Amino acid sequence: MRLAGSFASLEYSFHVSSADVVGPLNLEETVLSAQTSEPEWLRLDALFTDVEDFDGTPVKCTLSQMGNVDQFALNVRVLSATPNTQIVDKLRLHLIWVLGLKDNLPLFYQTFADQEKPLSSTFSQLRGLRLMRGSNLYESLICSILSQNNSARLWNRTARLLMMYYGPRVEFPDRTVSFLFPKTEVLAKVTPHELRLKTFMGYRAKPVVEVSRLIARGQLRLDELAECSYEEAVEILLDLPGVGPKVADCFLLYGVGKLEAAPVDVWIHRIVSKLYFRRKKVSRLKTARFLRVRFEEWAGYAQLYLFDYARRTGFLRAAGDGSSRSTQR
DNA sequence: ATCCAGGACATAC
DNA sequence: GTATGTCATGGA
Repeated sequence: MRLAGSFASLEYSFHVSSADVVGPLNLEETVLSAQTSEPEWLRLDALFTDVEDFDGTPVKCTLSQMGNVDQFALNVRVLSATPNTQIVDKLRLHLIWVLGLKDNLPLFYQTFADQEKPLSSTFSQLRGLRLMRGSNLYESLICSILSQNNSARLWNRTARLLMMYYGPRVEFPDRTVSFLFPKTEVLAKVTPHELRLKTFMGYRAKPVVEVSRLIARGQLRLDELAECSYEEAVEILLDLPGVGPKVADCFLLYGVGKLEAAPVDVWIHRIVSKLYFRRKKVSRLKTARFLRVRFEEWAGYAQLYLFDYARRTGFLRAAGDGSSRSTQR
């Protein structure tokens, strides 16, 4: 499909083996869990492709997992828009971070194997499911705002439109074209009205622009936010327009990687109410607090497993919740 | 047509 | 602290 050596300085490949990873990996489950705060990766059969600006170099990464969840090799093919000889080593570390490959999954399973029945019952089926991080803080925050009271499918589409209208256009050596996520400065200048018409983000346009302006003016520094404790970060985030408890947790978990954050959406709210509060609806704030107290540094993972399990098995419907319907992916 | 989606926000109790 | 209505938009 391609001429050997024709993009010699722009094409790389390497692999990550199970020896480089703490515990099992189920790449497909991880990517398809639709759990990031960024647009979902593209899928073609067993190949997953992500395009992003990495360290100033636009790259297209195509991943595939060979072997099984315990003994595997993660094959990575990289197409770089511009030459960058150091990209491989950095990209390896980046992927380890993005896919959560250093998260101690065996410890997670072991810790909750006995005392947490509803949760531990998911371990065999979801073995190797990891918590994906976003690749960019700004993108994660904006997408988290887009996700409020929206379906995953719709906010993903809105994010794609954002990229196509306002993001940098990049062309790869194989002649494919992609669009990266827009720069802060670009979205800081656009009007909410225009944003709404082009990307169908509805009332979320205003906070998207306002947050972009805060960052562009230097009044909000996401990298500093990432250095704060969970509690400090939440306090700052809640002051932002369009950011409530769920969006803040979403950004902190998937964007920043704070594993004690547990975003409580409608699904988690129902699941936790049913499993841990005898089907009684407790408030969302209590639900989030419960998850943090109960699972501590594993709260994000507990939320991930319960969420994926519930959607995958139709758990809520089967148990007669009555307030939910089909779960499409 | 009506309800819902990985909620936030103002307002009222 | 908790309860209710409103906010755009597309899909079921």
